Amino acid sequence: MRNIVITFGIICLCSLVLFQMAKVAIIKDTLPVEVLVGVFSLLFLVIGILYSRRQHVIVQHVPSDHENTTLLAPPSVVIETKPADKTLIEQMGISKREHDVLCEAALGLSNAEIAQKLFISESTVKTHISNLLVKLNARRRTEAVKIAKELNII
Amino acid sequence: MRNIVITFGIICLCSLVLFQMAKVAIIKDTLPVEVLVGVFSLLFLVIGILYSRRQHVIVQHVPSDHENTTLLAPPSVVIETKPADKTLIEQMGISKREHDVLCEAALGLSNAEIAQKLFISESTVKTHISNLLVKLNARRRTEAVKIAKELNII
DNA sequence: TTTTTGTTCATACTAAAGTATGAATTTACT
DNA sequence: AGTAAATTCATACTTTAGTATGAACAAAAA
Repeated sequence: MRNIVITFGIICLCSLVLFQMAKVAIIKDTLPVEVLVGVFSLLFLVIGILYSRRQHVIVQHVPSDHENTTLLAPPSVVIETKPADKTLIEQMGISKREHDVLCEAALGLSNAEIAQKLFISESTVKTHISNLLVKLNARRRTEAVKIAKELNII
Repeated sequence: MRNIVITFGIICLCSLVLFQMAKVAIIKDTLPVEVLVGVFSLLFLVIGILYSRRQHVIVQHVPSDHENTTLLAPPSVVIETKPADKTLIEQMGISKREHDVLCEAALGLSNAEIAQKLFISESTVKTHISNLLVKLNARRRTEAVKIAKELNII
């Protein structure tokens, strides 16, 4: 929670600085208002996306009712949830994040690619994979994927 | 993919309208530039968060797209997709031995294990795998297996 | 007969994958 | 407030995987 406050504080500070710089530019008539607004809109769009991705884990735990309220999110897509055997996943002691990594690995992605996609470091992916191999009693990711598909958990 | 485009289109449209409204307000000196930028920044911050949230939902569910349909339509679907498409294998330029290696790799075996099983050296297995990656347009054996299964050649 | 193709193998290399360990932070739960 | 589980990350290390290259050999095709 503190981190979020700190992050926002930094963002606000940076924005203020940028804003003052931009204002000077406007006075000099070298920068139209449209460009200024556009730049800031884009900036905050990116900030919003990045921020949301961090919060992603929390969002995930909230069921379908939350997703329906999101902007332009068609309910039909959301309703089609994973058919994976969640009971079995729990029994195997596979955590949510590990399962995420497993799904991506099943798509044939490398650790680096999975890391980029899930916004975590490659070493974290390695940790997850390593744990998955133990839990699925596999020795390679290919075997892990095969077993996971046989168990219908992906 | 269409949804994303549509969403962005709508967002851009709304932004344009809002922007024109805001511009009028500026001319009338009823709205300072600071407020304008602030409003837009906030607006896009929210848009970014919502957009990102929705993206995650979609991304999360896409991987299990195939299993989705196979589950809803009982096991019979899975059973009938057994025989490998030999015509396609030929078309892809995949030789018999390469196919053998591919099948073993799909079982999650290592190169050394495949070599032992097929009574060839590990370097031969590597050669076959390397050729397979080119022919299947894959970058890893995991991806090769995934593609091969999608093409129904294993 | 020459050429092509498939199969085999080796060597040397680079790039990933996976292991082991320790640690900071978060989240959920008591 | 404290604790256990989960998530994240790093570093150092070992093991596989994959690439590039060259080559030998047999069988089919030209």
